[in-house]
Amino acid sequence: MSNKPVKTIADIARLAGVSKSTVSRALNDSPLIGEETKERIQAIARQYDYQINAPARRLSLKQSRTIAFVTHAYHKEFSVADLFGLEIMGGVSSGLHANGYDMLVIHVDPRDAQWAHQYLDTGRVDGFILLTSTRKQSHIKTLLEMRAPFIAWGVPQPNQSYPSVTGDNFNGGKLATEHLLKTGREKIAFLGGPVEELEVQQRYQGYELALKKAGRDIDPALIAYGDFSNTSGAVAMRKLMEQAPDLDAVFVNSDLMAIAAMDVIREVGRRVPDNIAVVGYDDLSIAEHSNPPLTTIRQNIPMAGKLLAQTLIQYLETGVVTNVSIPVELIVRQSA
Amino acid sequence: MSNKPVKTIADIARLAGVSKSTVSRALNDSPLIGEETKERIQAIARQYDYQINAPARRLSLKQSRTIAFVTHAYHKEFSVADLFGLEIMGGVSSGLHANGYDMLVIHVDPRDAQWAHQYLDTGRVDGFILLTSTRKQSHIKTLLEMRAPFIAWGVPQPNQSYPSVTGDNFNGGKLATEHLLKTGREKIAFLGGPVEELEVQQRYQGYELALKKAGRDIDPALIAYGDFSNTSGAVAMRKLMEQAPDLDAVFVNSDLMAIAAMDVIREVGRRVPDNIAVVGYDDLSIAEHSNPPLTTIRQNIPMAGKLLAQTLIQYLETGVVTNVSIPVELIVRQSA
DNA sequence: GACTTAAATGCAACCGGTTGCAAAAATTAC
DNA sequence: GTAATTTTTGCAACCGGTTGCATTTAAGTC
Repeated sequence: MSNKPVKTIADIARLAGVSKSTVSRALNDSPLIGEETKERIQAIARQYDYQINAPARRLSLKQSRTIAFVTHAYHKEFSVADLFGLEIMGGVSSGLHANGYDMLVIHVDPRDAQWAHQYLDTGRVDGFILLTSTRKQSHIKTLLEMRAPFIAWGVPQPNQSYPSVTGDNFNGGKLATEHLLKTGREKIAFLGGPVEELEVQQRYQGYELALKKAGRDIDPALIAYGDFSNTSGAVAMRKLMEQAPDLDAVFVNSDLMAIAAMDVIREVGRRVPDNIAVVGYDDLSIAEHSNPPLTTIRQNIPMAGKLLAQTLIQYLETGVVTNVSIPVELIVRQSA
Repeated sequence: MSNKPVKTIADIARLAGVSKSTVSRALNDSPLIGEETKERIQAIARQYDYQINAPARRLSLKQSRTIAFVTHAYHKEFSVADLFGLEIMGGVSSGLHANGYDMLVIHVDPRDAQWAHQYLDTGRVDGFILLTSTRKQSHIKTLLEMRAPFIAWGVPQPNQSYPSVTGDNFNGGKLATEHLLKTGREKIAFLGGPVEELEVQQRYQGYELALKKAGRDIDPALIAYGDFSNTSGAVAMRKLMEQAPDLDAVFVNSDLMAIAAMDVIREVGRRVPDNIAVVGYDDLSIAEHSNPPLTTIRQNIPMAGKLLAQTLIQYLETGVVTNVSIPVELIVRQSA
């Protein structure tokens, strides 16, 4: 155990020959303190490598400087279904850290309508970060009603006001489709996430525009939806191949679904990309290790995480609601 | 914002007609309080859904009930190289949560020898969780020296005393090798993690024993080592195939290396599992989506995470050092 | 019933910060 | 040089718990 001579502001106060309050103000850069005194105190703090006591400050300020990263209790553990969440968590964590906030990973039971109170009322967290999930909409509603500060990944509903970060879905859909067109594909299918999600709709619009610009028609038999999970991707892919046996490409709304779709394609004896080209979405770390390595739309996940952190903090500290959209990029590998 | 009538123990004290101290003791189930009073107070707390104020308690107790999950600053973000860490984090998080602890993800700069002080001295965290990493040994040394409470994943050095959780490496090696023998493989290679790691040595011993029991000799040309990362796996696999062109199976010490090895095998025109069977290690979520789906040794990662949490907490609260080993299981898919 | 002992409760200080308000010191005004 | 201001600083209370010690109440002893 180390025994540093100065652990509290009282220690610093003694060394500097001033009062606790002066030290507190000086360290918080209050304008009430004279320049000279302020610098002297800050120098001492630096010299002795003073670290503020977080619980004390939090108790006093009645705020926790902690953000809850919301996950779900019904997935008892993280799994491949949460890979996207897991990867974004890294970015969130470092973004929060850079701003002096802690990240708390909480498991929420969706049947418990009170979950947010528990964390907010006791000052355990200052706000929440919500990711994609089937429960997102209902969570958003709950949080909005109790006026709890939060940020969500994804496109916000037009009539709701809360901060958010999302990829450029329209462009993502356009890029993917254009790539497939450019490589000579004729019957390009769209395998989406949940229809009701705005990001899915926007990706579809990008898909649609690209096709129209190329003078193609939209064929409803080439459209199917899943829920981003790998199993749903397999189901939807089978349906597509039944509806349109001659399809030669598919733009899939998540890497997880895309990988499952490729398995299905292989199962029925067709080959990727020779018979059917596949473009995924997200660029999870597994995308480059899939079989074959997946061509996909990269959402800059680490950056997304950081922006979620920053934007939420900005909201907490200034009340300004911003909706951030981040650019998206086509990564060409071997599946298309 | 909700306005619950009872937010602090003082509120409860008023309602129950007792003092703050009595409430505090009653809620902490202190033997000093009479049964009847205790129950009355606990009932009130339950009724009004009282939630303790974490910062206050932490300040008072001078402990944070927070555990740091150590990651590295030089990987600016999580990436596939951290998949194992990412997956275990889920288990750790829920294990801590179940015991009333928070998980703080911290990014450590390995050049900063003081990193642990910063968190410990200020009471921000009570302990650390260390995973596999090239820096693990040096971190362990540092933490041991400053007598900081921590737990590490992996086999502890025999002369060092600290809590740990690890898979049953010996059995893992044995299981994998026996499976390869049973399926008729003749020249079975061992592609290990870093030689100096005890878990790698134990896996090797399992491999060795299985071969000896089957009356086979150990061929040094069939042994190579990497560092668990995918790139190192590719390098080591190339080396193995040069040293022993006729090998027909390989037991690889991590899924990441195994997947890279399979890529290499394909590159040189051979097939998995027809020409060369591959068994991985860990059973990461990507293992079942690789090409072909990977036969591997499952370390129950979520359970490992939970045990890390529990064992560390036990150590913190009782001082008892336990070294836990968890069972391991062969998952047969298509690569072997 | 008085006296000792054990059990239950309360008082008040403490954890380490922050902050409203008063007091002291430094400036400015006349 | 003194009064009126303005700028700095300090005092003391507060945030919401925990806990050593004193005090009250109940039970046990003779």
